[in-house]
Amino acid sequence: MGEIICIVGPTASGKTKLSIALARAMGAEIISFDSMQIYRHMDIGTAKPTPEERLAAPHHMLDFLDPKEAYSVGRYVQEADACLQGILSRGKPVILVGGTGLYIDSLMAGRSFAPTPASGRREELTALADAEGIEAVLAQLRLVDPEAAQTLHPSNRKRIIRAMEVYLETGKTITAHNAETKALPPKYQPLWIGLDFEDRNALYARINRRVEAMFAQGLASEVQALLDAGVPERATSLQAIGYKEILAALRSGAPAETAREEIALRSRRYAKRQLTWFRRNRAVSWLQVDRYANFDTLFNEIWQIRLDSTSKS
RNA sequence: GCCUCUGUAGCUCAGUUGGUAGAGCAGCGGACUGAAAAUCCGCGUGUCGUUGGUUCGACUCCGACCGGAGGCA
Repeated sequence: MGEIICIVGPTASGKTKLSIALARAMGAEIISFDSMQIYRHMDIGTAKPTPEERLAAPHHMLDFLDPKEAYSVGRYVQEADACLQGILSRGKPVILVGGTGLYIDSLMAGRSFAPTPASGRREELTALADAEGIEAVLAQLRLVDPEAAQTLHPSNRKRIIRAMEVYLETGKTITAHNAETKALPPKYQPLWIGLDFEDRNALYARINRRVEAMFAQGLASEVQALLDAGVPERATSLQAIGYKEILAALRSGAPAETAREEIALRSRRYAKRQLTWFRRNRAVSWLQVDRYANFDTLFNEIWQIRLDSTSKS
């Protein structure tokens, strides 16, 4: 099987730069696993690789979806896997890079998601929760999937609705589905490279700087353009960090600039959640970016890890 | 120089008649299986400015000193 490298880590840790350097050195193609960089016309706020950077290697799963459209993990796995197979069959190595843990884990595990018709069930359940409280949905769930009902925290509305939806749609409980997919051997076993910082404040400083740069590059007008194009405020794309905060500012009549602090704050928390997610993956080789004098020494270290791993297998 | 106020968590502050302290924000940790940049859960992290004194016991009372703010000169 061809070589696969996954680059994980929090936002603003330098994943994109690393992916491009590696792709160049290996003659690889790049597949993104980022739930927001999939959207077109959202370049600044999602920190997509620039057109120049994209010249270094073919990029996939990036910049292809209309911001009005919704997306899902299931669709991602399907499309990204086809992409991955395509590259491997051409005999080229693949570099996966991104920040959406659920996407990459599902892809590497090869989780199968039963196709479900768009039935409006979710809307029905949401309406029920609105009208009678989430307890009503939880009570239903308790009858069919007591384990999930027990495990899910009553405040976690979204997950409770989802669990019930899965049962109604597929006739199988989410508990059973999870158990089945967990039992399957992983489909791919890539080399996992994780970027982190010894000093959390160093990461946060980078995040703050990035947010400022985004404003300087015109994040506010990017958001405005989406609104002008008729993207509904409820669209998944507009839930992205940087977009929803500016939206809130504009709605309250404040200038977009006032959202800066809030965006930096939400980005820091996002970075922390990403670290929590990726840290539980024991296969990741972590590198503390701030321990390296410059990018080249970091890159050389990673190159060495790669050589060690390929010689073993 | 004198007078008044003030100093408690990273920040803004609360703290009963003396019994070694608690809120918000920030932060930290965790969960996560077709919305995931979403959603949710958990956790006070402290030389109470310093130093003497009174007291069985001081963040609380008294003195001195240090640092802030204001007032009078």
